[in-house]
Amino acid sequence: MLTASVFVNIPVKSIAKAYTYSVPAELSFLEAGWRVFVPFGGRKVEGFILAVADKAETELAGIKLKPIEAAIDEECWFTPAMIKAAKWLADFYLCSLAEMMRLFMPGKSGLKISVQYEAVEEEGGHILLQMPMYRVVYQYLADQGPQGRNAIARALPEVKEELPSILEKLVQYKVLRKEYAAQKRDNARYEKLVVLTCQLTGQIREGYKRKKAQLHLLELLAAAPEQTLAMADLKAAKVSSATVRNLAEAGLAEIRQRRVLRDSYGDVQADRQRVELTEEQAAAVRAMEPALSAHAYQGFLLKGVTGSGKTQVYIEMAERARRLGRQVIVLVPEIALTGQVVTAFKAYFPDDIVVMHSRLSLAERNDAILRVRRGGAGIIIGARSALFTPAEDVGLIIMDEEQDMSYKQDESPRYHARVVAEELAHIHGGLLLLGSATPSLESYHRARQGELTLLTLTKRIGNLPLPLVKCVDMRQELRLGNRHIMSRPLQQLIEQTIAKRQQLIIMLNRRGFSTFVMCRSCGEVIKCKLCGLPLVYHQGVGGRPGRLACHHCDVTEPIPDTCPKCGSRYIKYFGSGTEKLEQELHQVVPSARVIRMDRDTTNTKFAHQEILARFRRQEYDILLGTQMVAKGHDIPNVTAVGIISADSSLNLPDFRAAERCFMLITQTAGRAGRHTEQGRVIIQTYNPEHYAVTCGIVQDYEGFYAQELKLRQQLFYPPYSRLVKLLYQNEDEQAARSGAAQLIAAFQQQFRGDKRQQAIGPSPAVIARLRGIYRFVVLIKTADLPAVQAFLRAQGLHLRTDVAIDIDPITML
DNA sequence: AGCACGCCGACT
DNA sequence: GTCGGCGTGCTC
Repeated sequence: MLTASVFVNIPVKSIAKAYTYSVPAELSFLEAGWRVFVPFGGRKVEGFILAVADKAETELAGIKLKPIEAAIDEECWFTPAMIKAAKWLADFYLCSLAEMMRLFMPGKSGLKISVQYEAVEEEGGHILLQMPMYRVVYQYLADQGPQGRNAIARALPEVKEELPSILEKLVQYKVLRKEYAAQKRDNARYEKLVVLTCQLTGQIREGYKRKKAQLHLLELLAAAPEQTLAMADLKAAKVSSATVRNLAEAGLAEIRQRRVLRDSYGDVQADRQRVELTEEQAAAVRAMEPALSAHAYQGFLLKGVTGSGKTQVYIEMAERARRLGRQVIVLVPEIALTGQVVTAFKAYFPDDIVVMHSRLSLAERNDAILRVRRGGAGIIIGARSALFTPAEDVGLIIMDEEQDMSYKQDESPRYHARVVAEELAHIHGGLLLLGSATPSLESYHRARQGELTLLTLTKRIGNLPLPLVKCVDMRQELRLGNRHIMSRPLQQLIEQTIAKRQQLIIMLNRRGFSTFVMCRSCGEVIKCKLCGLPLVYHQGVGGRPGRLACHHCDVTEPIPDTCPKCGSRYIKYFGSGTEKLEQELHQVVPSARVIRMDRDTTNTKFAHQEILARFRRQEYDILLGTQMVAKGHDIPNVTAVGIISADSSLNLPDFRAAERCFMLITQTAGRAGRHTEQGRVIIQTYNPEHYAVTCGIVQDYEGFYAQELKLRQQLFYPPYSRLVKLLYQNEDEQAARSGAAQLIAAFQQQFRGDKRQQAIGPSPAVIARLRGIYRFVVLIKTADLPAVQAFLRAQGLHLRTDVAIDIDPITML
């Protein structure tokens, strides 16, 4: 008797365990990794087989085993590597295995399960059916066969209102049966093919002498590769479908269907230019090569200044991995940047690329997966979700811009792509290559500790000069009477650049805007008197004025009219976004043609590319936008860059504030003048003397790193600790707060006196109340993450629905 | 998450 | 007396 251990695909913590089912004889081919359809608590759901065993018993602890209903796919879905990775990750992130496993599927579920109602024949005379409404429904189902509720409602509008209760009652009295129907959600596309099924002999030709059209078709087919032509091509060749049908009926040809795999980025074309590697690039490749063929994990950090040719190193390594027959995953931080990388790779691997990201339709994703499975493509390029493509043997995982915060998923399961990539590389015995001009402090620290092998590219290709970066003190600007968002030097730079018919990028860091209150005269940010963290602006409700709140101490105070430090009246909470800036640009430089790129203007799949393409074609002078304008792309005619408020992130209550600010400045500055002329960059700031700004301006990573690291060590932040954020949610404010407080007490009990195990809080979350639910945060800092994970599991926190666990959170509150 | 089972108020 | 409200608990 075969039994299977099955995890049901329901993302609920309380049923996050394996259930045992019996495997019926006709499904004896099932093994670990198959997706199946199983009965579960009175309904039918999707499940994943984790293991199959041959056991004597048909019951388990007195429960009679239910049989697996059916297999969902024609083949096993999860590879052993995928299951292994999902298990490890579920363990690490304290989430359910099903939650992790569904990341490895194109949709959240492989099935669409719908309920249908079926008439039970022998109950046709039931007493309930004497009522007309009941009889009508029963009769309809008896005539039409099983139907869904919506279909019934559409066909019988007269019973619409009562339908739910009618159906329920009829089911209760067993006059109707509930049927769970499962539709596959693969949206496969097929093309029709015509295949010649005989040898075209002279005898046949003779027989078709009088049927000119069919003979013509026969000749075409005989000449075609594999004697096969697509129906669509025949239509173009003016062969009518009647001709094809006649030939098929005569038995000489056959019409077949073949699944078509859509290639969403198939149209991207690129020219290959053989590039001679620089000595540094070649050295990096040489250092990595042995690990690739050794089939053993090794991690590398490639630190290369902007323009030093990291991409070429990626391509060289990918080529080597492919030559060994191993697959490659290339990760970019945002979907918008896939296009850029795809173009670069297409030049070398025109037909070997598949693009994977969450903006693809379900059908496109299915096709992409199938191309990888069938060996049609070996290089997977995409954002985070590309990691979960079912690949047999991943030899190389490249993570470009590894410091980028968008590699962290901010909804459950809250994984970081770097952690997933590293684990996958371990499982496959592959190579992990993290690339960045400005590595995250965590990765750089690990490299210095020897956990990752550090490779550096210090020279820019063609010895291009770094852009000329100038810093504008906005406090000074105000003193000179300029109350615009844009400083005078920036206005000048815009005018000069446009006059030269060159282009600019202007970046506005919206993050942090409108949340803190600052004096525009002296740069003072209003801070909490108790803990010194910036106070956060909260909008007034119902006509009451807004207030400032500290999220650590839970105190609020009114917004002052004047600056507590210098008494200036120019105190302001920042409310300006890209739209407002766009208006101001129109006033200041009326002739400039401005295009905006931010979350609002880039909703569709190709919106980014479209905007960038139009900007590249010089239909606009200025590209104005948020963070995303700072990333990746390389537009020749851009010679100047302006950063409106480079340091607004410095004022966020977040230990990564300085790191964010530094990365932003170096990245954005890197967009200017990558070709002929030296680029010019203007950075507007209220903190010109902050080390994140001073180091950013001269692109001094080492200097920044040293100072920031010192601070992190003092305050016991990553990379010296790891963080775990617990979010307690409850309708009752006291319950939420005391739940969090209890955990802290238990934590302190457990790790009594250990300075390297700290639990801070409870403090109200950034969104302290969401839809009537109060939210409190506990922040754990630990030098021993496994111990904390074990503690949380022992506390049963991973099973609680009112607590969200975030390992390595990106924000603290 | 759903869905059954179960225990109390409004109506035929 | 039944219908049906949604609180509690389980799902191989």
